[in-house]
Order: sequence, then structure tokens, then C-alpha cells
Amino acid sequence: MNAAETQKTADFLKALGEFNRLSLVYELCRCESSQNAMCLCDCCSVDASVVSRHLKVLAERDIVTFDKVGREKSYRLNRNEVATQLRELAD
Amino acid sequence: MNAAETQKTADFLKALGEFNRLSLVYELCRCESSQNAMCLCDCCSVDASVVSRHLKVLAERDIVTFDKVGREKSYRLNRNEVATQLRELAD
DNA sequence: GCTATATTTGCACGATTGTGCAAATAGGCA
DNA sequence: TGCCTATTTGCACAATCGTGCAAATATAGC
Repeated sequence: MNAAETQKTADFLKALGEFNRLSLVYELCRCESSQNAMCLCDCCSVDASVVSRHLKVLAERDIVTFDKVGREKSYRLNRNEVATQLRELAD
Repeated sequence: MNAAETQKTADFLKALGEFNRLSLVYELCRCESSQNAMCLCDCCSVDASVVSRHLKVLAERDIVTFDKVGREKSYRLNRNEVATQLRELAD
């Protein structure tokens, strides 16, 4: 395992390793359909701007993806990617 | 998933989500036998006190365990615990 | 006892992070 | 066009974090 890969894995785990971000992931996991940011706002009681930033971090690590529908963004959990990464770690 | 569990999981992931700590975990994963802290010091080029603190964090999350042998501590990866936790997450 | 080595702890520092608020941007709709 | 709402961004701040160094602690071996 080289340094770059280790760093990438650490970044992935760090993205999941924060309370509000993990709450967002669980919330997206629970919902079958994708959710926009305002809706996700309710699950963790923080400002909309905070949710926006957390979702950005999760999207950068491919943990969530989104479609733009009009002025909203509709987020969904990248189940396969996340499950695969976690299972690989559990070698 | 309640808040306390979510926090606990986040703490577990955060413990793994730092470059030097993850490097220590990989190093312990590679070695069959357990290793003392000075030996583990070599794998990430930081001060011994830093390694000591990182190992403490990993031990608090049950990611590693150790036996005291004389004045040394012999660390080993808690493979089952870590693998189980990661697989559960990958629900 | 004394010395050498392994580990922890206290302190300080800079860097990063999570957060709220207000302003800016973007795009739907009348 | 103008208004309304979703999202992002800039700014500031407090809190946390990773780090190195030096001192303290613990323990093996003489």
C-alpha cells in the first residue's frame, strides 16, 4: 500500500468519520429515493450552508452522487462504491 | 441508528481516517507477530511521542490491543473487531 | 543502588475543521 | 422582466488535531 493510496483511503474514512456527515449518510441510506439538501437539512440540526459543505465533502469522495433537477440537487448514497470500499478494507 | 451509536461509529472511522494512524494499522496488518512502539516508529517518520499518542487513540477504539512485556508494549491489530465493524457498515 | 532504553506526559505551536450568519449566485415561475 | 427559493460562498470564530521537544515515568539489566 503506497502513500498516495493510504492517503486516499484515510480521506475516505475521514469523510465518513464526522457525526453530521455520517448522519447524512445514514439518512440517505434509509431513503430509497434521492433527497435534496433542504430535506436532508432536517436530519441534522445545522445550518443549510453546513449541510451544503458536508454534502460537498461526501461527493468529493464519491460517497454520494447527485442530479441537478432545476435549482435543486437531488442526492443519493453511492451504495456500491461505499460498500465496496469498506469491504476491501476489511480484507 | 441513534445518536450515541452514530457518534461511536464516527469516532471509529475518524480514528482510522488519519494518514499516520492508518499507516500504523497497515503496518500491523502486514506483520504476523505483534510489534512494539519503537519498531512501529520506523514506518511513519514522526516522533516516538506521536506514535505513542496515535496508538493510544487506536487502542481506545479497540482497533489495536497490546500486551505489556517488560517495559515495552507489544501491539497487534484487532483484526476481527475491525473487520466486523467495517463489514457491518457495508450493510 | 545506577544506567540505559521504552513509553508517556506537559507544553506550545500552527494547521485544519465545523459552524453560523450574511451575502452572492442560480434557476424556477408568474 | 421581477420575485422567490435552493444552494453556495466569504468571513470570522472557537474548538480540535497533529506535531516536536523536553521532561517525567517505568522497567530491564548490571
